[in-house]
Amino acid sequence: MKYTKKDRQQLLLETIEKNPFITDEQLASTFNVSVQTIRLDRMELSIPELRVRIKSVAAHNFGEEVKSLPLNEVIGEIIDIDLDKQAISILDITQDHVFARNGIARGHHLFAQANSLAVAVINDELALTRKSTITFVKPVKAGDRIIAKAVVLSKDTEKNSTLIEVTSKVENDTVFIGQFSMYRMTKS
Amino acid sequence: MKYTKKDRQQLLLETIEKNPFITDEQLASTFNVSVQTIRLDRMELSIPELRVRIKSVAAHNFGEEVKSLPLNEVIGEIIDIDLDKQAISILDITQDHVFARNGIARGHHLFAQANSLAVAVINDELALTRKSTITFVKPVKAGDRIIAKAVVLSKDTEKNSTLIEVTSKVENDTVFIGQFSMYRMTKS
DNA sequence: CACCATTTTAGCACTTGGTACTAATATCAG
DNA sequence: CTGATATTAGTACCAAGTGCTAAAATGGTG
Repeated sequence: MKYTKKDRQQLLLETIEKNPFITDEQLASTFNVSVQTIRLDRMELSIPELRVRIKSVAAHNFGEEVKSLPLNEVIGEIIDIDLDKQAISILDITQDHVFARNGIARGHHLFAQANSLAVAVINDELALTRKSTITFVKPVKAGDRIIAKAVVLSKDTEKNSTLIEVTSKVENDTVFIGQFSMYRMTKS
Repeated sequence: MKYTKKDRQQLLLETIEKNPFITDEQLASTFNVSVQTIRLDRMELSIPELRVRIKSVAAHNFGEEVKSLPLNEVIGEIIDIDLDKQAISILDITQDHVFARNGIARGHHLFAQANSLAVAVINDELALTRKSTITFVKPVKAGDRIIAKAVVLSKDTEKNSTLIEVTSKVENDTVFIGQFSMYRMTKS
């Protein structure tokens, strides 16, 4: 039982999205069509070939370097950073982040984004959170895109301490506010 | 001025470590040797070819992405619960929870465990965190087992508000203290 | 210096997972 | 039945290799 061209192409998209490591040959056999058909499909959908796909997956991790911290440890995607001054990150809330019951995001995701950003904005080998006061202003739902902005308020070089305020918004509505007192580890 | 075989191979290791996306041809020209020499070097050092290297970087990347998702459930294992009074949970800290740089657990994992527990202890349809003040008392390392205890301090039925204190310990050392002001969603 | 081992280079056939292109065949709709 | 669309087949070619053989170049030792 073969799919229509449209259905197949839709499935193809999803399949490759789910597993970018699949070859045309494997795709051909799972869809019971010839390799050439798969190639045509990929062209129409402008899906690159296996190696390019793999490379782009690999490059994602390698290409963008945030100086203060390896990217994979940061929750949310940092889109702007001015070390020791301010930083902005984006986190898209999906079904995975919310309570099944009411679709409201669990608090620790907002905290994780804000805390990650507070760590990242500090221009140092490594920073640890010492104290924090946070307020969940408004519930966040699945589908929302949280934009968190961290601002360095003050630095106390004596105490190796830095005060940061993170404000997270969804479409200009403030949903979260957190003050973070960070400890700087100024060693090499 | 050519390097000795040993020096070249050492540099080769570092170069590929730094940039796994480099071809043998490029390597050959940077070290002023033939492509074949590079191949021999790679064999002796058992460094895989470009495509395999890229693929492993990508696979690692892809795996991480999956790994970062299990945040949707309760963080930590609840081992004792007395609804509306107190609850205890355990979280084992692994390499995945810590900063690669110094092996110290990222703060949001401690917060997530405490926050999850605060939500769970409330005997209600669902609870949301409203405000929270937290203190990271002592760094937690990979291999540590965090035992978090949540105690309900007070209930204000008028305001649908509950105050909870969570104390997390590693072998009787307090590592984290958090006060959580929770909002109760009475029936929907 | 000569000799032998190590190191380096060269060349060829073959592999994967493709691209680019041409051409033939199926399938379906009006 | 005729066209258009969709599918399959086949060829030449590419990148970045592996595997293998063989010839040079280099280097240290007696």
